[in-house]
Amino acid sequence: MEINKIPNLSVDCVVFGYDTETKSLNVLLIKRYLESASKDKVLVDDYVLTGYHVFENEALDDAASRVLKELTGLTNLYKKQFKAFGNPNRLMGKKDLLWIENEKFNLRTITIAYYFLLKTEEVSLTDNKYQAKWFSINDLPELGFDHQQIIEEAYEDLKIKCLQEPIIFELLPDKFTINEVQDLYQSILAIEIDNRNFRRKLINKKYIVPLDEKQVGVSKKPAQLYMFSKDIYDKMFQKNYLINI
Amino acid sequence: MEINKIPNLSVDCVVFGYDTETKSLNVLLIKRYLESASKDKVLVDDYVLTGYHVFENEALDDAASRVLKELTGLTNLYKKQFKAFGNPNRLMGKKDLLWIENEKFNLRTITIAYYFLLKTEEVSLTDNKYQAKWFSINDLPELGFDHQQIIEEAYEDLKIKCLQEPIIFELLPDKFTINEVQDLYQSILAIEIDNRNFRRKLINKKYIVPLDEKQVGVSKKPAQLYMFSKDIYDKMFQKNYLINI
DNA sequence: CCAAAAGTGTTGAAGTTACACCCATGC
DNA sequence: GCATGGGTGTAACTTCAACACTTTTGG
Repeated sequence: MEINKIPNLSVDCVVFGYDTETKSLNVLLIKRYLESASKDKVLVDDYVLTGYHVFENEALDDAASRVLKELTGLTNLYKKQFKAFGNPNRLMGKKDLLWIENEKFNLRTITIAYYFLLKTEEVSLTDNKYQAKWFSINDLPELGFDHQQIIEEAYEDLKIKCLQEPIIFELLPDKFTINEVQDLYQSILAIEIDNRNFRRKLINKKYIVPLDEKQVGVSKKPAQLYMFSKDIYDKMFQKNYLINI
Repeated sequence: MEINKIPNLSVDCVVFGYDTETKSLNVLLIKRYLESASKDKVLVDDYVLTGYHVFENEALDDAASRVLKELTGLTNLYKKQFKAFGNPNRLMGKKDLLWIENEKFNLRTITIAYYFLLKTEEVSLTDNKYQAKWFSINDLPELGFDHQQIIEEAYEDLKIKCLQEPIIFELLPDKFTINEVQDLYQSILAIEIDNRNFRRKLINKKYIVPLDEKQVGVSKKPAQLYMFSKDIYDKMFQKNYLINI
């Protein structure tokens, strides 16, 4: 790997993780902490997205994947480059300036923002060297740089995208129940969905395949498990040109 | 205006223009021409997107708007930042290298790509200092750098977007006929649409406002003119959460 | 047997697709 | 008066939205 980083170019990763148990759509953030030289004052103590500079000989997508692997150990996740952020004042908050002085990077840095989709429980955070932590999308902590805005725009993109492409299954375990899919849609979109209509709609899709399996270890009636078949989806997919303005 | 350009960061603009007369969706390109020092050989002779480096103290959106104004004189057009292109080898074609040697810019340049929507006839190209020219999206010339790919991705984004947001009207004159809208959709999407169904659908939208005016100067039956009311659209707009996977 | 979540059907409204002919105008 | 493009109606079908109760299971 190339060791020269491009001083004014970074990637930032909005990592969305869904927790099927708590029905919470989460974002993975890392701690930004800085004490004064004399160690008697906390100068910076907040959270930021995981991100890093792009290397001289590295593609943007590869930089994002590298950063994510570094934080979580995971590869081959759903990833989308959704926007570049590069306004001249995006790193100009008071704490940001203190931080940058310490870290020595370019005040005019452009970041290419990605979001990733995974299941919260896929990531082990014990002894994570970045003090990474999950936060509900509805209850984010104080965020450094322009990362609040980046998260908001990622979330907007996710909301639109999950209505049109089957990316929802990236956030669910391989085997899931219909009600889990419904809960997830409700978490992402912050809406209520009629269970009967939703169930019928999903079960009628040929790429939602019922398994010969039911939930185990639940204390009530165990639900039917299903899987998503990308093969079938791809095979039967055809663009629809419904003009919906 | 700040005069220091960021050497490794540019914006590129895919300018889509629709020509109502010829029913052609066009892209505006500028000439890239370079002779050998002895002027006896043409080293580079192709087309590229309009673009330029971002200045040190300039927002990305502003850079795109500046570049577009410089080329066309126009401001306040529909503009969308749709993707960043930054692969290490995106400027590494033979002709690209010759060109860059001459122009002296960074071999590893990241570009933030935008597309703009306007009417072809809004732009006057006489004596254009960049030798700008319109090309049909279906008949593009040889393109420098990775601009073929950038145009393709812009076009894909436009296809999706025009089904969901009323951006189609950015490509049409203020007063248009229903059939002009249909022709435009057909040009963009490369599909056939049933005229009766399309007409009914559009006329039923409250924000498609019939005017007390008909076409003039046509040699056959003049058609009813309509306008798009963004005010009404915004007022009645409400997100629909139709899950369409 | 009881608490909890899973699972089930019908109806009216709205939207989509398919399809062929007459009309108004300028020349 | 005729060539050209503008404009119109209906029926079958599909999809969507609204709505409440029964079933199954583990404990």
